[in-house]
Amino acid sequence: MVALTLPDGSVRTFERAVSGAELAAAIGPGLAKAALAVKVDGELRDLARSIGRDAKVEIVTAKSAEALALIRHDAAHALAQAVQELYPGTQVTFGPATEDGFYYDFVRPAPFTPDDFPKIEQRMREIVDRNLPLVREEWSPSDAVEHFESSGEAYKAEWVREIGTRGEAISIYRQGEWLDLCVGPHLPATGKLPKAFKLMKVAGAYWRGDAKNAQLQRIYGTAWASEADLKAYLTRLEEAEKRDHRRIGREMGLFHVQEEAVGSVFWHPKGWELWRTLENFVRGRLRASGYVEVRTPQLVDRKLWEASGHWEKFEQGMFLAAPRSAGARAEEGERVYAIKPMNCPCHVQIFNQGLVSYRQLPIRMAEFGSCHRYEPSGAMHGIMRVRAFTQDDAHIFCTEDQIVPEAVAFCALLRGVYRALGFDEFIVKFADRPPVRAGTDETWDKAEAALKNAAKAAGLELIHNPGEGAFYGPKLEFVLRDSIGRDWQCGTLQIDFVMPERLDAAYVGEDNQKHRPAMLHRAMLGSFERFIGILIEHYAGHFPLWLAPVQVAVATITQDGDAYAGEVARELADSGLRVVLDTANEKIGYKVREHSLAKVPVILAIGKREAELRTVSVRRLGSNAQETLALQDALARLVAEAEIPGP
RNA sequence: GCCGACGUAGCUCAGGGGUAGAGCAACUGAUUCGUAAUCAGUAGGUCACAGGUUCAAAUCCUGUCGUCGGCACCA
Repeated sequence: MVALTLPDGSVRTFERAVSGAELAAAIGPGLAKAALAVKVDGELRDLARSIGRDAKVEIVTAKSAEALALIRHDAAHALAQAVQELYPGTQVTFGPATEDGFYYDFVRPAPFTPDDFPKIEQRMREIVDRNLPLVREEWSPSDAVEHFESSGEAYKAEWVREIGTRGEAISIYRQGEWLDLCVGPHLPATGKLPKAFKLMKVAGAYWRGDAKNAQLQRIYGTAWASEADLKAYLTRLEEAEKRDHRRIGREMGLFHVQEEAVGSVFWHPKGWELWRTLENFVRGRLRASGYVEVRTPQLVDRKLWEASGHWEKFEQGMFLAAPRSAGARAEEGERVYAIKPMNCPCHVQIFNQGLVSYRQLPIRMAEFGSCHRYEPSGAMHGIMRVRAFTQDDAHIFCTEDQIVPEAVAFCALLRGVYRALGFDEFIVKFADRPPVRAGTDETWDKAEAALKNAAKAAGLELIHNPGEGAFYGPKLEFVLRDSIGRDWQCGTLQIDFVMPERLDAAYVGEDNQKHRPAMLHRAMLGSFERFIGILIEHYAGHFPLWLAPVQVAVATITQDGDAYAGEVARELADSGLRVVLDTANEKIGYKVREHSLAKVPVILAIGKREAELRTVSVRRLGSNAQETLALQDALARLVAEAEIPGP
């Protein structure tokens, strides 16, 4: 007897083990037809596998949350089969479902191009029409290796060899003539795969994610339960593209980049206005949180980077500089400067001037530090990943006892800053010790424990990010998402016992002995460039009034209003608002459109009536409602709204 | 750095061996208008850069630079 409990609480009993398909059929013919897989005690399984014990079960249909992953995984298999049918000799490797689609990695001497997509998609549809049953088989590792080697699938054979050593049977899924090594689960037949899929792009990808390995050709696709869902997804992508910071940055005249300064940003007046507003906002929060601000050199002798350990690890990523009269040869013993790639060694130099007493700790030393790193060419992306950037960096020098309260305070500060900037949600990752690192295991144990405790005390939910810590210490990574779903690390909190040791930082303790301080590296925005990019996409350029580079446009309706409009603009500007005056010879409709496209939050229209009554007609971005206010009322309201949000 | 695509007017794009194109923007003039495009005219280009093939190259080939999408990297 097998008793199966359904989601509604009802129990079905069977004389013998039944498959998911039989269970669905027993419940009803409609469900039998719609069934895609079955969930047994939370585990997703093929419909054909038998359930031999009492369990909680749930039939998965296209409406289930789990269905999409199944559909996408099946789409990957259909893609692989289609490609192998169309391009004989192509090897298959891996093809998983992803967040909104799937991909499959192939090995083939000739490149795939997007021109191949229609043909491949057509063949995938044919495979769906064939309605091939997906059959799971278990093979011995040796049979599997033999099969893949004889069919020229070197990568699959390598993989089977590796998992074969674990002594498990090899799970093979067969669809018609075609088969693939795969743990499943899968849909019962290719005919269950909705045709709502589309191939999206080709890209290179390294075998097993390692740049030392061969590069494979990856074909990305997206797949959905219905045509409508697919269409909605494609529309979403189009919408996201309109939020792209590169596009909005140009449209709003915020910044540009050009060939002569790859990886650096030319900030235009409006973009720089935004930057300064953001910087002053952060500065205010730092001051309120007991930070001091410093400024350290751009060019620093390589000796300091050797001492800090950065030279050894990041030499290739540093820009060097030497005066032309002395340098260019950079012979042994000559002074070579690195343009600073980070601020921490310099902050330690400030800490090291004079003797620090434990009574002075913690010292929270902040710098809006301009750094340069030679980022790999392929890593560059708009203003989000650049070679010249400015961090809202700070280092907290403290005793070990102060680590947890300082870390907790930082998390609270960061949460407040993010909230004020419109980010109520963010991801926090906990990155622990990397394989190559400085410091003893004991030190790392201590640092990791401290960081975890702090995050816990701050009530943060952590996602484990194993082996991704900095070489000197573990970190918390605060991650924001861009408009097209890419994650960007912005904030960070890192505990470091290594740098103070290497650079010989010390304070005098209560016991009159010298001690090493702990050092917390922390940033909230990360880099201004990246954060402004994220901010632009987050708001799609429609900034709240306090952040907007241009806050108010004063636009005249006819020339009769020019004098008064000038007065209005001057008065607003005198009150600290960022104003443009538009007395151009155009219709008001044209001006409204122009300033709306420029994403100016407030338009004040000035006509004859306003000039006579000393009022303004207020129009907000995103609304076509108008409100007529006395100039002084409007001014007071706007000034209040434009205030930088305090802690 | 690796794989692929792309680079034509300020922007968005067409043209794919035989005189360099459109819309928007810009400029000039007319128009004085009430909340997302007034009308007319004018000007604007070493077709990324460098070589090569050809009677002839924006167009075909090679290289370089850059951008874009991934991968790898990210102190």
